[in-house]
Amino acid sequence: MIKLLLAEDQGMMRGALALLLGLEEDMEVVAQVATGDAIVPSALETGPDIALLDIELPGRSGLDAAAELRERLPSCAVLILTTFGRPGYLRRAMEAGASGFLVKDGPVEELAAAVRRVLAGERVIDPALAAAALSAGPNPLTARERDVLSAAADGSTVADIAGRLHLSPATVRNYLSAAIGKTGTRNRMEAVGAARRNGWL
Amino acid sequence: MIKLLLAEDQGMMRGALALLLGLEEDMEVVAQVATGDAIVPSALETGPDIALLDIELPGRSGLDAAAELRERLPSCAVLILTTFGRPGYLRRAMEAGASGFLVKDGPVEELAAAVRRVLAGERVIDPALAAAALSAGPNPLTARERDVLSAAADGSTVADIAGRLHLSPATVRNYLSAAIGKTGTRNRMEAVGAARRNGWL
DNA sequence: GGTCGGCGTTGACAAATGTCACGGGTGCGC
DNA sequence: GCGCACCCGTGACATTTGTCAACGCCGACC
Repeated sequence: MIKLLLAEDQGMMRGALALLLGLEEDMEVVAQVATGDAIVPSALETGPDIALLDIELPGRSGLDAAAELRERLPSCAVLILTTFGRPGYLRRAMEAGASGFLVKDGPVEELAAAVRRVLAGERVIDPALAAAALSAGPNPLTARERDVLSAAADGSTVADIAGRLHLSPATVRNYLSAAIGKTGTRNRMEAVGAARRNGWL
Repeated sequence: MIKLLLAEDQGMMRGALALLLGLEEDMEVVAQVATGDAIVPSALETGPDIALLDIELPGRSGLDAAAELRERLPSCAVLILTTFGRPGYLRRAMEAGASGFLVKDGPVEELAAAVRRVLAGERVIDPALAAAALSAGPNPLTARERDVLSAAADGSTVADIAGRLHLSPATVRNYLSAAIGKTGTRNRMEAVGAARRNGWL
């Protein structure tokens, strides 16, 4: 019997997937969580064979949780299940030790099949997405540039960001300028968009 | 037998919902579409009793399609099923003649129940959401302000927008300024965010 | 007819943003 | 030790953005 953990914030999606996977004779959903923080504790308690993780979760990124989970419960495989096939997400997922990366497009039947393939030792990745991730190259932004760009993503002004990050306004503008340059965009708004699209956020 | 049409762009979600609803003894999914354009033609062909529509679809908004559907096939009820409970979305859904408005949080069981309640003549709306929609008031933006703000949403500069909309740059800035004022924000980026959150986009 | 709101435009102004060159500090690898 | 990349800051500069006041042109409504 394959024991599954399911992490997904949209209640309807979570419920539907849990029901469908439960219908497979050899599978059993032993835990369902809606937040990123709940993943590791719940996994340690229920000891699943595989964890299906969404990335964009309240509280903590599924990628973060995946890394910690692989470390503290190596017997549990990780299969990322996400809405967006962002190149940077795939890269980070692989670095975190995930065995598979599935996007929520594509038919439901793929899901159970992917679970079985992962537990058979295979790595499950959409080939087109893998190609995109390789061609896009690694994240060009430094840690600080990411911080500043993230802080700017909601429309905050330079002064806001400077205050929030305890930096000088001039420094903030320099980081933003660098981020704009590296993303090949024309202003912070386009830079935020480009960084998001690539999963660099 | 209740005949259902399902419009949802995420393949996995669509498949899962179709399977679950198909398990109900009195329901039958007669059509599944992934784009907004496909809704009306498919409905006219298959003649469903109720259409479950997502809002944010490729090609055409589910709200647009809902309005046309109500007009051309009045026998078909409309139940909006969306990720985001934006006040403006609810308002527009009601104006388009929808009988219900469900968010994708909350348990799957709600869905079949909502379908039955709608067909029994009830209106299905989350009370908290209804209150939010009423307290938020109607969309304060004029048509042109919406155009300009939408065009600015991707990070375009004033000159870009002016070119795309065949307007003078100064005019564009005036509309943006008005939108910023009406949304109570400080710059176009916050204005875009606020407009999105409220479903005014 | 008059009023009002929306549309499109202009011009001028202050403020925010983006760019550049430069400085000093740290830690890392060769 | 030396170079290198990243961190943080400064000052100056051009450009963009946001604001305000004003004008004419509709169409709707009373």
